[in-house]
Amino acid sequence: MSKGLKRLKKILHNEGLRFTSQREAVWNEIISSDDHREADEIYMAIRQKGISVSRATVYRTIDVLLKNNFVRKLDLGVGPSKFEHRIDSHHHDHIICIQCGRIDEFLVDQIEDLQDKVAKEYGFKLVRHIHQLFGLCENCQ
Amino acid sequence: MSKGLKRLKKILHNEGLRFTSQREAVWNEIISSDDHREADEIYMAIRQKGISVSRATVYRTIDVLLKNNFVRKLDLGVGPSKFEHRIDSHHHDHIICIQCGRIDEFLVDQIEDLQDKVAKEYGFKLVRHIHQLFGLCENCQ
DNA sequence: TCCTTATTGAGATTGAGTCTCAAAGAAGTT
DNA sequence: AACTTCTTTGAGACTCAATCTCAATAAGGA
Repeated sequence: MSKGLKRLKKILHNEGLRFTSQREAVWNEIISSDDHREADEIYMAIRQKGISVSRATVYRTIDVLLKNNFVRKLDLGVGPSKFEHRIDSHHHDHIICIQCGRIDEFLVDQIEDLQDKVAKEYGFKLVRHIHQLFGLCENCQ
Repeated sequence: MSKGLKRLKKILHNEGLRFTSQREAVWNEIISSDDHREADEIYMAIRQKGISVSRATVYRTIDVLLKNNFVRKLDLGVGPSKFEHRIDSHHHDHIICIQCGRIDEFLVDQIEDLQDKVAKEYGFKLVRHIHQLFGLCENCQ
């Protein structure tokens, strides 16, 4: 059993939640890819492997993973949300091609610092942020 | 008739679209406030004034205004989208209180520049961006 | 005024996501 | 292992924002 899975199991236990085969399957599916996938793709991939799970359970499990920072939700403003795991990955934001849907990740420390500065200026205690650049990638221009 | 309304009328004409009382009403309602409002609030406000309009027409008119940059859409990832007019307003991004829903506007030229740099680095031709800071405002901390 | 064609409105539809509730099953206890 | 408690699951109903349908209406050019 992987280190991450152990951690998930411990967290579930601490919160009085149960470690089920469905939750394990969703976990396994999500960490198996670095892509940004929608809930339904994850659901289908699990079914494809012959594991029985419902859409509702996939959504519910993703919620648990979200709350515990195992997963990050990407809302692109059109179509269903996408999800990416956060195992061994540092913070980053996204640059998205509006033509082909390609998603790249970027991180600029200077921008992060400036965000903190803005929050401070407005008296906000920052919790999270969304920073998405939309445009045409090289191939689509 | 305001300068903006004249411009709208001209654009409609150029695109073979018609200047209707409903479109005028939606326009008037949207420019009458600097708030960030959802489509249904705009719809209700127009009805309140005794002007007959349907939800579908409000959405459709907002689409026309969006395409012509009279209006900007704010997708906060939860609940319906919000809209703000762009008359006499320069570009800005938003800092949002996750408790009370307060929305402030900010602009940091340096961040804008860094975004352009990121796009260039990834070979993207930038079209638009979303930059939203979520946190707790002074009152809600 | 007439004519062509875009627009409107009421209500149906879509689609992502959530909820319901009876049945199943996890995990602690004896 | 059997029992008990309480969470989880799944199928499908439901929600809600937003879009679509299509017959009736109206804009605006001729």
